[in-house]
Amino acid sequence: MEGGSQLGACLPSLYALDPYASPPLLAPLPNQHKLHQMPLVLQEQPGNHGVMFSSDHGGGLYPLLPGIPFCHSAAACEKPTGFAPLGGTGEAGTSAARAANEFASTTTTTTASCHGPSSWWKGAEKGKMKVRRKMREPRFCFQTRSEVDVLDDGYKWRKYGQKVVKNSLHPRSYYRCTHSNCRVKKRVERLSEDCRMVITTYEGRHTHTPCSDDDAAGDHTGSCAFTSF
DNA sequence: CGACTTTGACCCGCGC
DNA sequence: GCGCGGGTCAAAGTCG
Repeated sequence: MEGGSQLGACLPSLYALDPYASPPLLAPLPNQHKLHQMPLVLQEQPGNHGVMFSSDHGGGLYPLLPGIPFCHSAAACEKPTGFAPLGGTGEAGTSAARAANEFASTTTTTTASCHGPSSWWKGAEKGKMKVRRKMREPRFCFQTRSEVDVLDDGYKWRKYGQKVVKNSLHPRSYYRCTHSNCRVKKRVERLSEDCRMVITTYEGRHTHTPCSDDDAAGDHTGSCAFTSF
């Protein structure tokens, strides 16, 4: 079990780290509704906090907020380098980008298809696997330079699969939130070009707060500092 | 002993 | 229609 143990060490206390809280923080995004049509590129911003997103099509630059990165102090996380709502097409040339592209291909059809807390994949009959595949949760990916594969986002994750992906030197790991009734998944892979770069992709929305993870039966009203936005 | 990880197999979507 | 590749399942193994 890798997640959830270093919360205090890694996270600034003032920021909610629910990755799904992040897209609004990228505002203003004048072309956000068109992100799925625009190739996004990551740009290092010397003196700034790592990375901004930009579009090849004049969509402007979208700075990452300093608080969003997972780790500020832990040596394991040197620098957060990217964030992408997966409606974009991802950076070019990497397996992660391909993954992002792939996600983007489904995201536009799925954000409106969020289902309730009832199981959408496990309860599906075999013959309805198409439904299972089509109905995607909203997804976002983070690109982080980190020594560790699994960034501590305050949630508790259980690994349920690992897969060697084509054109990538590193296997992709699949995690599911261990919280009951929470169907959030994430996948983690390293860039083959730079093994220090970790791409973390979240799928779905947490039905609980990070700190309530230890108290799964507790209330979900967000009584601690890590409330989701 | 329960929770978690590992790993091979299976299924589906998609490109050719 | 076929094959490839990604995503998930589930049994077995590991760990605390």
